[in-house]
Amino acid sequence: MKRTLSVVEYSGEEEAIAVFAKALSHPVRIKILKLLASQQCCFTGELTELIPMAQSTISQHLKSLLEAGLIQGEINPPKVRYCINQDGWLKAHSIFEDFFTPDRVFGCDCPVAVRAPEDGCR
Amino acid sequence: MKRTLSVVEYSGEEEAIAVFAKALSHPVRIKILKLLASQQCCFTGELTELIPMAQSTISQHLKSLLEAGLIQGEINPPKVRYCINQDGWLKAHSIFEDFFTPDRVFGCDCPVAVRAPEDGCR
DNA sequence: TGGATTAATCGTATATTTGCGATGAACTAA
DNA sequence: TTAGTTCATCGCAAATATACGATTAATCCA
Repeated sequence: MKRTLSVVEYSGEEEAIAVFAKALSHPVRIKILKLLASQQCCFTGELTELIPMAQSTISQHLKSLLEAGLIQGEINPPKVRYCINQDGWLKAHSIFEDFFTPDRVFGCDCPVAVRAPEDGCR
Repeated sequence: MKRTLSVVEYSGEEEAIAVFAKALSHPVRIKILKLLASQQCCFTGELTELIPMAQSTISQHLKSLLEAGLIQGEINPPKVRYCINQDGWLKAHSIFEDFFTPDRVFGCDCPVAVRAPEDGCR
């Protein structure tokens, strides 16, 4: 793809949110996380039984959750048990919480209809 | 792409989180949202001045934020003013909050090292 | 009417994501 | 050693996402 010439700068926070959000941007990954979060403790590849997708596909999704730091895996040959990565989970939670709670409450309530640009807006 | 044969079922919540997350999955969209959220009220295509990207690219990102319901636009010819969509914003906030606060606290703290499968886990 | 301004959309190129089956690696059990 | 189990990785195909410049649409102003 044609990449941006003048490199756009992002803050660490902006990048971090985007990374977590990307990990959460597929419903099957949400499902997996909910399954893991609802387990007594850990979980294994029984996911393949619960989710009608190819084993390789599940594995791929697990990998991306792993890389985002939202889950962790414990090798228990020949099985692997996955569970929520508490640190990553809490970090994601707080970063989203901060994001959705801006410093100032945005006072805008522009109607969808046209309004004069001078009405307190710039 | 070869699509899943046995259709995977997702709950409305799973889908909704994924949709919001996808909208947040690119750092420039986070930047745009932060800019809008920090404005007194609304904002316009001065975004193009603040973000070194082609106008058409910015417009594309605005469109996806619009479709996710996170922002709204007010046509003010020849300008368009965008601002946070409060409803969507609050909905996203609460849905993420719920997601990150599971019913049960997950008791797992599997070490990365190997542990016997019987240690309280299944 | 004829520019000027702003922003959406189109067309295109490339990158990334998603999904599958097949294969490979690691380990256990016989 | 040999088979069996479990899971990751590879290779491929197709869908989406990202980015750009060019064009179009809508509106205002002279």
